[in-house]
Amino acid sequence: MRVSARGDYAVRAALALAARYPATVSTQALADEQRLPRKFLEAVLADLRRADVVRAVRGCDGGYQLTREPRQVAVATILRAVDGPLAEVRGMRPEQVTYAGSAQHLSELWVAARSALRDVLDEVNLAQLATGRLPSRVRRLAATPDAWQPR
Amino acid sequence: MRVSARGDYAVRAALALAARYPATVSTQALADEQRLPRKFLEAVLADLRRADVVRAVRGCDGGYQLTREPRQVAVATILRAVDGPLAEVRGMRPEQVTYAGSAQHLSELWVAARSALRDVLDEVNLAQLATGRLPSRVRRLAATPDAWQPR
DNA sequence: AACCGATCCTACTTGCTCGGTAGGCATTGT
DNA sequence: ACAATGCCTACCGAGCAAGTAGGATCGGTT
Repeated sequence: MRVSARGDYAVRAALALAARYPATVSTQALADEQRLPRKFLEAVLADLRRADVVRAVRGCDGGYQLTREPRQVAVATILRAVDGPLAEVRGMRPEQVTYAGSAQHLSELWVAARSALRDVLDEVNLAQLATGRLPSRVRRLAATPDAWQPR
Repeated sequence: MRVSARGDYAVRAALALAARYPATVSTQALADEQRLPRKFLEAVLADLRRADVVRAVRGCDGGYQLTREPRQVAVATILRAVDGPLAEVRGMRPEQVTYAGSAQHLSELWVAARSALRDVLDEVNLAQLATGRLPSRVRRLAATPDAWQPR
């Protein structure tokens, strides 16, 4: 799983919007709060707008606001909007790659891995993430003995 | 999760080696069986050798062989050898990124997602994958209703 | 000693993506 | 009119991904 700067910034901006929901917040304010490069963040927010995650308000006192309640927005939705599909194999969807011979069952593994990812990222929403009250299954994953150890 | 061509090829080559374990197989034979570009595969196998997943035999009738039994080799080991860590956020390990303000709990989510990935990729080995007898938890993940549907 | 099939090493190419910057136009409340 | 904001296009430098090319080296066979 590779979360790009775009993905990271997008989630952080969305969290900042969730914290002030349903207020409208300017790019500058979001950039300041999360210490993000303003111009780059602009491009990221444009992605979120095209994905209908946020709505833009132009003109003086403009900015962005979530199009729906924080708890209605899954983190996966945000990541997909800016980084594309959660899982890809050689640039293709896991279910689209096919294998021959001894690799026959490989796509089943890719699909399972994607499914595991979805079970985390599609199930956590902005409200939970903002308050830190993650679903118990997710909390358990992060609490396993060496979950915080690199491998 | 982004599996590159390197990662895909590496797992397929390893599976082909597992199928013939403990025989020595040439790059050419591996490339033929899985239809991979030979020269590129050479570079991938070099990675696996440096990670001590395979051993190279030089000279006539040379090739590669697994350094241990197929069931002792996790898929994650192969992916890490050629693609680096399973999960990265902005080029860093999930446990290394820190956040302020409304994004405070974000690293917990990244760690949970990585943990979920590990629970699949670190638990499946070449023997299971070659025979298709995946662990029941993994099989269940791939069998959930819309696991094979794109989102 | 010669040969042949194999790995190994270095270099190169081509195209794409990533992260970010710059400038200016369009919109809107005051 | 003005100022603050979003919107759009273009650009840049660095790095990476996916190969390709050519040859050096090794080692068993003849």
